Amino acid sequence: MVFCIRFSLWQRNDLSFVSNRVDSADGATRSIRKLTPDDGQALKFYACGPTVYGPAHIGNFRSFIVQDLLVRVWEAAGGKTRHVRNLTDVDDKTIRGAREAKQTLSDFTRGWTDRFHRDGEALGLKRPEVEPKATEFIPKQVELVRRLIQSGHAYESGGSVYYRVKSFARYGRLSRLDERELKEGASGRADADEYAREQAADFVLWKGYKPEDGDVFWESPWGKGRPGWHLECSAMAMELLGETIDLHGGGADLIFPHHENEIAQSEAASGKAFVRHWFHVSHLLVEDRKMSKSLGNLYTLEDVAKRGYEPADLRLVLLSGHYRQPLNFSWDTMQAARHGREKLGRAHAGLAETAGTEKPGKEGWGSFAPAWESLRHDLDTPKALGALYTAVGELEKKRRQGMKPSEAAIELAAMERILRVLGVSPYFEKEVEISPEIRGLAEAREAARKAKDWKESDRLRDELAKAGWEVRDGAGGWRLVRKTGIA
RNA sequence: GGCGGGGUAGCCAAGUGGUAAGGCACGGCUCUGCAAAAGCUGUAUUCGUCGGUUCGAUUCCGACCCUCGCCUCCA
Repeated sequence: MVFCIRFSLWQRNDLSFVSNRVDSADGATRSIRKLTPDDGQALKFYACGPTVYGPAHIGNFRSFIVQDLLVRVWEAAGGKTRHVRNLTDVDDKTIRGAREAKQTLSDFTRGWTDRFHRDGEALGLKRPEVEPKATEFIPKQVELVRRLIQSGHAYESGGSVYYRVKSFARYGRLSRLDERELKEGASGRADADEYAREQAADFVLWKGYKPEDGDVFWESPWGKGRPGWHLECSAMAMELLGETIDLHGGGADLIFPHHENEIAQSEAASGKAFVRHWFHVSHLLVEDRKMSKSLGNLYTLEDVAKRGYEPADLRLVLLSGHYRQPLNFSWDTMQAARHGREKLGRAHAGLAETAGTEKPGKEGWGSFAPAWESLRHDLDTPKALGALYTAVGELEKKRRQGMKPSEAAIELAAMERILRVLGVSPYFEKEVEISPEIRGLAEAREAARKAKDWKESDRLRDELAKAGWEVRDGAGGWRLVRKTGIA
């Protein structure tokens, strides 16, 4: 097993002139490669989904949004997709969470699954074709373990079954860790299980039952127990997509051990290459740190709403950096995203006005072609967003100087098309309910203005500002806009 | 310690061997009772540091500094 060390940097292949080509970085070969479906039909894409034991945080959503973008770009390029994203609904955290909530495991995970779906929908995540749950594929997982034992890649010990890392020569290739380092890494975290392992690097495929598991267990040839974390993805991916899948993705922290272990399990069982193309999304940082509960910098969609932002603002922020690069989140960048969306909304409205009833002749990218080109080359969202704003600015200028309705119609359709691929909606003002008190203040201010009592008018505006509302006077009278950024 | 990312204006973030996209924020002007919105406009002699190659480097090479992540909980 020789891994070519010379790939110290990502290699860029030549851009194809085929208009529907989509390129993406491959984590295994560290190169930008054309994305292809092996069977020439649909792209078989397996993504590691959430563990449903609590609300997903904005970092989790970065991964899912980038996965969603990949699907959208692929499909906009004319491709078809078989997108599978699992739900991990049994593991230490879900079992503990259910016990603490005094709920059954399935009730507990169903609640968090619903929440994940609601949040995902708010963020514009398209639902994958299949969302398999680990608990629905227990027999397939048991079967996979049995095959691995038969072929000598796994062994039973003390009611659990472990993967014999030594038996798989390619182990560590994806994450570029060699066996010696793995042993050292394991040394600090001795678990009772570890005494049952032949080698510290071996990982558990099937966990023997422990009293704290309560009523969470399944019968198996090795007694009561439950599957290990890595097993579900191998079993479900191979069952639903076949033994070799085109694309497999997830957060960068899954490279080791999760994806490494998936490869070992799957390839040892099937004898075939498990994944043709790896796709890893770098982490979202908050205040330059990885998010964690202990640092108090872990945000959910609920926190975003509390500050007066919309999920779409977050989506734009999460797309503002390249997916292979760490992205630093801050509320300032959320504000920038909101303003960006307002600008897009105004540009959209302007084009719609100029276009009138005119319809575009045929589908095209118009001025947004550079943005599209950036997207299909390894999902270069920062470049694409730059191109998007540039195009919007130029079109606004052109429109003021006189643009034909037919041209506006074409550009409007193109703009909607690129926004659809990004999954980013412009910000449009909408009617919201306001309390009678607030309305009273606004009306009193208007009365003061009419009477040219500027002092009183300004005082009322300050009062409204304190309550979180911004007054904007326009030709048609006053409007109130919810202020953002308030915790 | 091993492996892998980063260091570009106040913030976010592109980019190229030939002289720094875009967004936010900020300043000026127009407009406005004042604001907001909109328009016009200004804002990095400089791309972590030090060397080297070159007519020319932020972009290539070398060394160094700082920082983040992974090394069996983790998107």
